Amino acid sequence: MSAPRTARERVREEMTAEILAVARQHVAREGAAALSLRSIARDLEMAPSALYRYFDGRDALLSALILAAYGSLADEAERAAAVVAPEGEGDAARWRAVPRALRTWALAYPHEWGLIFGTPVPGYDAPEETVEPYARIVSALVRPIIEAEAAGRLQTGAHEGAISRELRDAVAPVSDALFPHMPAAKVVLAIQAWSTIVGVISLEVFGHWRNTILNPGAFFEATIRTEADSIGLR
Amino acid sequence: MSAPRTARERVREEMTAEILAVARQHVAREGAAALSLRSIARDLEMAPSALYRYFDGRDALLSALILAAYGSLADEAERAAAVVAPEGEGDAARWRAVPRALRTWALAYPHEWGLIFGTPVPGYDAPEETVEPYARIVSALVRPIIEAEAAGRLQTGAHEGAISRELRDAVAPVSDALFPHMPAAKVVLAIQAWSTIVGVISLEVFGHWRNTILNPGAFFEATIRTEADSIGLR
DNA sequence: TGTACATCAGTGAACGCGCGTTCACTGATGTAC
DNA sequence: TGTACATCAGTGAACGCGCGTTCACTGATGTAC
Repeated sequence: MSAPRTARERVREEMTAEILAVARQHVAREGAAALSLRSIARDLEMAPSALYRYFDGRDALLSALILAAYGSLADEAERAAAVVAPEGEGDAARWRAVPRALRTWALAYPHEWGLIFGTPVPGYDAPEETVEPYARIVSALVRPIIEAEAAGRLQTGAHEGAISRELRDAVAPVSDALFPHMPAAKVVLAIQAWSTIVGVISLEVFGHWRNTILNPGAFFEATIRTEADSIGLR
Repeated sequence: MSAPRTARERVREEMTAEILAVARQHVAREGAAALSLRSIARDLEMAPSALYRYFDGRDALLSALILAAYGSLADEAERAAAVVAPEGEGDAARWRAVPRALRTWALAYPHEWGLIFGTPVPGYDAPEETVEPYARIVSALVRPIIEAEAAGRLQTGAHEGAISRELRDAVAPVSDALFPHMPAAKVVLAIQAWSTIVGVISLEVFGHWRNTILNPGAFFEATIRTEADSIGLR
């Protein structure tokens, strides 16, 4: 929080950032599984053992990397959600800025996207601290919906009839944490939209659109339009 | 195709299958990145070099594994699509059997799901032969839609107005290969449904529903109902 | 049916490699008085 | 301001490890005549 006092502390912060930056490049080039302390040390022209002054070992570095990815994506999502809507822009248009930011980030940092939404690294549990940034991402996506609802501008969709008690219970944690006072049917639709967004981006980033969708950007735009519509944003 | 003639050939086939089975277990236990010829050989109580009689090396084995995963999932999807609808069952109910089969398979073989839809193994290109099983999967999902359309039972949804030329072009390969004679708007909806299904399953399989969705099965059922509806299946 | 030769599965030793981590050390930076 | 000591970044050698792959070999199975 406060500015670092001594020169030593300042250098330490810079060094830590530099190590993370190099590690990030390595993940981007060869994937998380190939992340190696020795190769990072080589890039930094220092002894491998020196890295232990900054991280407890390989796993700790990987944790820091995953956390940084979550944080970076969350920042991006919040930035997109915080943009003030220009005069006359609808709720839907405002909302779409958030998934669009997620996709842009994913294309810029595909391997980091993989760290978050891809195959979990085996034998390695995501640190508990990912909960907070993950919540920030989802919150950013949800904020425009809540604001539209609060202003009474959220439409009721066609398929939003009764919802089974089972389904209501299934999504209860989301209702409680993010959508108090929102009908359960809306919550379900929002989670479905979230799934669609993650699905579309992952399919694109992980290479499944090859020879299938010639213009992923256009398809993505159409998809988030559909989703905004089904949620009831105008 | 034809039965193996000599004892040698018979044994070779059994041995190949056994190696693949063990390799599959290892992927399931430790992930694809940790796949090691030596550890497989250890499990089979044979020399590591003996594996070279069956596979050209580690990469070839991994390719075979990925291919097998694709094939297994495609078989499952086709089986679900081929089930004859009971008297009076609607198109939607028939269609839902396919995504349900995909999810069941994914939960049974989470690491294989990861091989197909997770982070691509770095520095390794998926073999060209995955195109065929991938097409089989998508075809299975599409067949009920086409049949409903051919029978004139496919509804026209609310949001299916004009579609931009750009979007039509973007999905042209899918239209041509899978959906001749189908309006482009439907094709877009079908690909969106596909994205949603992959997204929901991946989020569940990769552990993102933890503390979020308490009953993933119920949520999945609701999701594929919504999707069937938006495509226009009844 | 019997023999000579070819094919092929599997062995076991060896190679060179890069890895994570430990450890005793040096020398520079920071702190207390 | 100056000195004695503590803290800490970084070094370099060493450890033990498991890995993919090669290679010359043995012995069993299959084939041609």
